[in-house]
Amino acid sequence: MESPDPTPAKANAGGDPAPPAESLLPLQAEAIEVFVRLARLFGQPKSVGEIYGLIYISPEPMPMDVIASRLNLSKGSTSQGLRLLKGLGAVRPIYQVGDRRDFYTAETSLKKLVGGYLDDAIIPLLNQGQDRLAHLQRLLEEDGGLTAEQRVFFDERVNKLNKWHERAHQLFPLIRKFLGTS
Amino acid sequence: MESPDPTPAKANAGGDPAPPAESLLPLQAEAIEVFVRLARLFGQPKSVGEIYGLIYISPEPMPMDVIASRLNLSKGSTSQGLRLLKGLGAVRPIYQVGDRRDFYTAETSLKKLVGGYLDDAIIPLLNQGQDRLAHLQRLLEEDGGLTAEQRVFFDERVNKLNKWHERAHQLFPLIRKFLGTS
DNA sequence: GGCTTTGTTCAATTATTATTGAACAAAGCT
DNA sequence: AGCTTTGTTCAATAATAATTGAACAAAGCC
Repeated sequence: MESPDPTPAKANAGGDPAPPAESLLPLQAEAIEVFVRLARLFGQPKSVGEIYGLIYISPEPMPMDVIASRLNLSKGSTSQGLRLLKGLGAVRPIYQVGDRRDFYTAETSLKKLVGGYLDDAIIPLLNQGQDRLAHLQRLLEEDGGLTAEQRVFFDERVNKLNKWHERAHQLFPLIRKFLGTS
Repeated sequence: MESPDPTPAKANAGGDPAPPAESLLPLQAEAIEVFVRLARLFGQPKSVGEIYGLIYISPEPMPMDVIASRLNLSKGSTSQGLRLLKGLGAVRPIYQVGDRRDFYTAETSLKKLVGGYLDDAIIPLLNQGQDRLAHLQRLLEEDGGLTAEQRVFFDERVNKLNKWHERAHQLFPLIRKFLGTS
């Protein structure tokens, strides 16, 4: 509560264990919260949401060490989080003259964000699913120990699974198209 | 630490710790795998995927105790999993004459499955998000300590968040409509 | 070359989430 | 009524996932 921030000089001289934030506006803290929830919704760790959120709601590009210290994250987490975000295309490294560090800005086009997520996280799962369904089909064809009745039932169910899969495949381009209008 | 299992009685005389299945066909085991993956994709525990998968790929409706023993799940997990699935409308209790237990069948219409998930899991999150965004907006309006430049930036970002939210709201009916054709 | 800054990797630790199992409630049966 | 079957709840435990931090690599600078 007190001791608002003694550091005039450089950083955090005392041994206080959790300097809650270096300098986040309440507005920024709240925005980061929003992204943490979003990250969880998409099955990503909290830290990834925090990192993207901070970059999104910061006027200037930031380097890794600043991100880590603003969010009280370790270098390790921050590095991994940034890698993931770069992979998704959610964050872009920016060259800053006179500074050896990589600075990052947020990609804010919904199309690109969702597109990256679909490409990198969902499509691979779908393809994996396709392989599994093929395997299932093979099992069904090979298994000689089924009664006719059983065979009819399993056939129907496996077929339905294939239909679902196909539907999902059709759905994604549609989502892209819809969000592309953003 | 050992003392594997004193029960000499009937099944499972050796100390093998995981009698893998009571009587699942390989085909069924494989199908259940598929659903476990699906469950994880949708942020649900493995056991939920197993339960739905077993019901989906079983010709006959099953009561809770049979589900638990086929999957080697505890009564507790099975009960909770079934509750969740009932809540989503993914599974339907069926009255079986001469049996006091509730039997369950799988709802296999993609429309209903996804619809239930959207209604019960996603829409509430979206609404929560809406509240948060409103709060964010309020913070932005209240905060007097911002430079004009800062205000412009934050305004733009918060606005964009609102646009995303709106897009999401528009997207869901579209998904429903698309899957409704199943 | 040696020193410093920047960033990555990964085994160990910590936090989070799922599962179990025992206690309990409800309802059928005799 | 008591006894049994069916199902739920929830605190304790186990399993899984995220985070840390220290060791390392790469590259700039002097």
